[in-house]
Amino acid sequence: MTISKNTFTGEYSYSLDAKGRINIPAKFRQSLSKNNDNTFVVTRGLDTCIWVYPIIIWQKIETELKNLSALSAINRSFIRNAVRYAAITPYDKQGRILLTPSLIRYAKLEKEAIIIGMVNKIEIWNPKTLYETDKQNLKLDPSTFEDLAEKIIL
Amino acid sequence: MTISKNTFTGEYSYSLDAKGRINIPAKFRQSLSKNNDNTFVVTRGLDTCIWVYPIIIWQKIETELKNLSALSAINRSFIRNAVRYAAITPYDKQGRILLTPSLIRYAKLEKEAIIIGMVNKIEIWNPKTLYETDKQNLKLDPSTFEDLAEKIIL
DNA sequence: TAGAATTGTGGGTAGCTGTGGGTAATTTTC
DNA sequence: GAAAATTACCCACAGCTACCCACAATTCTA
Repeated sequence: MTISKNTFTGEYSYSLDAKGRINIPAKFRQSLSKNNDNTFVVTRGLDTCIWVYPIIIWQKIETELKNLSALSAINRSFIRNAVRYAAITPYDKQGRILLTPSLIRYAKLEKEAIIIGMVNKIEIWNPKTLYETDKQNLKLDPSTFEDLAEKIIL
Repeated sequence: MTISKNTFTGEYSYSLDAKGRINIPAKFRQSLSKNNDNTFVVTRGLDTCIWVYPIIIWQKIETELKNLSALSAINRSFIRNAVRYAAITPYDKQGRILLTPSLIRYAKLEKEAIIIGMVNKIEIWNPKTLYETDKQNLKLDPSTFEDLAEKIIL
C-alpha cells in the first residue's frame, strides 16, 4: 500500500444532524492509521471553520506548541486559540464525530456542511462562509500565489 | 523496456460512461511504475480540463504542501485550492478510473473525451473545449514561446 | 492467416455508506 | 434520592459504489 496514511484530499458535502453529529467521509476514515484508535481532535480553525486532526498528528502539534516561546504574544494567542477549544472525539459505528455546541457556533454551521481534505487535517465549513472566504482570498497577493504554484505544482 | 516510467505522450479518443468512468490508455497504464499501485490522482487543470497524475508524483506535491505553515492565510488558501478538487482513484480491472461529478462538470465532459499525454501528467478534455482552447492559444504572443525556448531544448 | 491474448465499453449486484431515530445508561438538578 | 436532562450506544434503511462478469473489437503471435 503506497497510499499515504493520515492524509486527506477532496471536497465533500455532508449534513450535521440535530444532535450535533457529522459524518467523516469513509475515505478519510480509511486513511487513518491504526494507532489513531478511530479518534479525531476537533478545534477552532484559523479561518471560520472547524479543524479536525487525526489524534496522533494532534499530539505532534502539542509538543511543538510546548516548544514555542511563551514570550511572544502571537504564540500565546495561537496556543490559546488552538488548545482551549480542542476536544477529543472518537467516531461512532456509523463513522460520525460529535461537535461541541461552541464549535458549531464558531463555524456558523447549519445543516449543510462542506468537508475539505487539507492534506494533514480536515476542515468543516458552512457552504456560505466558505464561498465568502474564497471570494476574499482572491484579493490576497497574487504574486505569492504564483510563487507557491511554481514551486509546488508540477 | 526503454521508455521511462511515469511519462506519457500521445493523444487518444475515449468515452466517458454513464457512471463517470473513463479508460486510461493501456500504454499509459503500462508506463506507470509499480509503486503507484495502479492508482492515479485526478484534479482540476489550470485549463478547462482534468489533470491526472501518477500517485507517487502527487505525493511529492502533498509533502510540499504539508511543509507550508498553516499560520499564513495565503498558504491556507493555496492548499485548499490545490487539494480540494483532488481525488485518489485506483483503476479497475478494465483499466478505468472514476471521475467525480464535480470534475466532470468543471471540464464540461460529455461522452466523447480526448486524453493527452503531457509528459509527467495526463489531461482529459472535452473535444470542443480543446479545439476552442487551441484556437485561442494561436493568438497568444509568440514571444512567450521564445521565452520558453531559452529554457527548453527541443 | 488463424488462433490467442489484450483492450475498450456496458451492465448487474452484494455490500457499504450516510442519515435518521430509539433506548438504556449516565449525569445533573432540585 | 427521584425526576429531568443529557449522553452514549444501538438499529434501520434507502441509495450508492466497488467489484464482478460479459462481450465485441482490436492487436499480437506463432
